[in-house]
Amino acid sequence: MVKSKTDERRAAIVERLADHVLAHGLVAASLRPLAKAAGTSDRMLLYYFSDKTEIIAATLQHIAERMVILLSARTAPEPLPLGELIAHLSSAVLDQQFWPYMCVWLELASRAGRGDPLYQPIAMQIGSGFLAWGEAQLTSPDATSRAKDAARLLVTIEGMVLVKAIGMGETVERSLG
Amino acid sequence: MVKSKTDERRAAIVERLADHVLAHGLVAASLRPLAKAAGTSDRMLLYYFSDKTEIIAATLQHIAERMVILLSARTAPEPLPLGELIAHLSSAVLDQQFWPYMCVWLELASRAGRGDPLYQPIAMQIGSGFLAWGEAQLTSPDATSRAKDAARLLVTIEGMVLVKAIGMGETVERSLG
DNA sequence: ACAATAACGTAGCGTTCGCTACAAGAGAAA
DNA sequence: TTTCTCTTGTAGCGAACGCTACGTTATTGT
Repeated sequence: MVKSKTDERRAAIVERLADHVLAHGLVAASLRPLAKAAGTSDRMLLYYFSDKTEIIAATLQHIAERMVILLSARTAPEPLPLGELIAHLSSAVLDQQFWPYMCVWLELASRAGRGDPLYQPIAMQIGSGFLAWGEAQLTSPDATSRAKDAARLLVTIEGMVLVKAIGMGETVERSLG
Repeated sequence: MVKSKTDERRAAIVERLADHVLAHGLVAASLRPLAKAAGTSDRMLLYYFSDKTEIIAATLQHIAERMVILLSARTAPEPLPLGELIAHLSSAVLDQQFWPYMCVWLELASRAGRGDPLYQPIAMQIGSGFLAWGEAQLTSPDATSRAKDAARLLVTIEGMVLVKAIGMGETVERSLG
C-alpha cells in the first residue's frame, strides 16, 4: 500500500482538524474555521475531501484512534473485577487529558440520538469498541457475566461523563465513594 | 399575581415551541422554524421575547416542567432500594414516551459540557432536581448512603440514556439483567 | 521543451442565521 | 372623532453557512 502525496496531505490536515474539534467542539466545526485551524482555506478542504460530511467523518475517526491510544496507555497490566475497573477508568476518563474527548463524545452521542446518519454509525462503532475493550479488561467468571459486567462498565462510565458535563462533578465522586 | 394578556400569549407560544423542540431537537431550534411551529412569525417571537436565548431558556424550562409531571406520574407509591429504583426508572426513562425528553436532555448536556452560559445553568438545575427527586425515592439507612445511592442512581440512569442514544439499547438491557 | 495534470487563490453563488427598521391596522381613551 | 398605544406584516440588514466556477501557478511525465 503506497502512500500518495494526497493521502499524506489529507492526514496532516486531519491531524490539525482533530486538534480544533477537540478544543472547540463539533459545534464550531464549520468549514472556514476548520480551514483556518488547518492552515488552509475552505476551498482546499473541499479539494482534499469531497464534502463536509467526509471531513467530519475522517476527523472523528482520527479522534477515536487517538482516544484508543490514550486509553491503551492507561490499561492496567492485568484484568480487574468490575468495581476496580470502574474506579480505575473513572479517574482516567474524567481527568483533564481525556475531557476534550468526552465533550466531543457527548456531542456525537446527542447527534446520534437524533438519528443523524452521519454520526449514528460512528458513535455506535466507538461505543462497541469500548465495550469490547472493557470485556477484555474484566475478570469475570463466564462469558455471560463478562458481557453483563462490560455493559455495566459502559453505562456507568458514560453516566459519569454526562453528569460531570452538566457541572455535577462532585456527584460523580459521591457515586464512587 | 395577575396574568396579563401578554403572559398568556407567551405561555401558549412556549407550549408549541416545546412540542417542536421535543420533536426536532435544539439543533432545529432556529427562529423561523420555531415561529412556524408556533403559528406565528419570527418577528412575533422577538416581540414576545427579547432575544433567542430567552426563547430557548423559556422553552427548556417548560420542557423540564413537563418532564417533572411525567416523572411524578411514574413515581412509586413508596421508597425503594437502589437496585429496584434503577430497574423501575430505567424502564420509564428509556421508553417511547420519555425518549424525546432524553434526546433534548442529551443535547443540553453536550452544550453544557462545552461551558455554554445559556445551557450550563439550566442543565445543572435539572440535574440537581433529579438528584433530589431520587433521594426522596430511596430507602437508604442514613443520609450519607442516601446521598451516595442517589448519585449512583443519577449516574446509572444517565449512562443508560447515553448508551441507548448511540444505538446500543441491547447493551443497556444487558446491564440490567 | 512542452503539454498535461495537480495544486491552489479569488470571488461569488444561493441559503439560512439572528435581528431590526418601518409602517399599517386594531382597540381603547379622550 | 381623534388620538395613542398595542399588535402585527413586510422587507431587509449583515454575517455565516456549504459549496462551486474559473483562473492561475507549480509540478510532472514524455
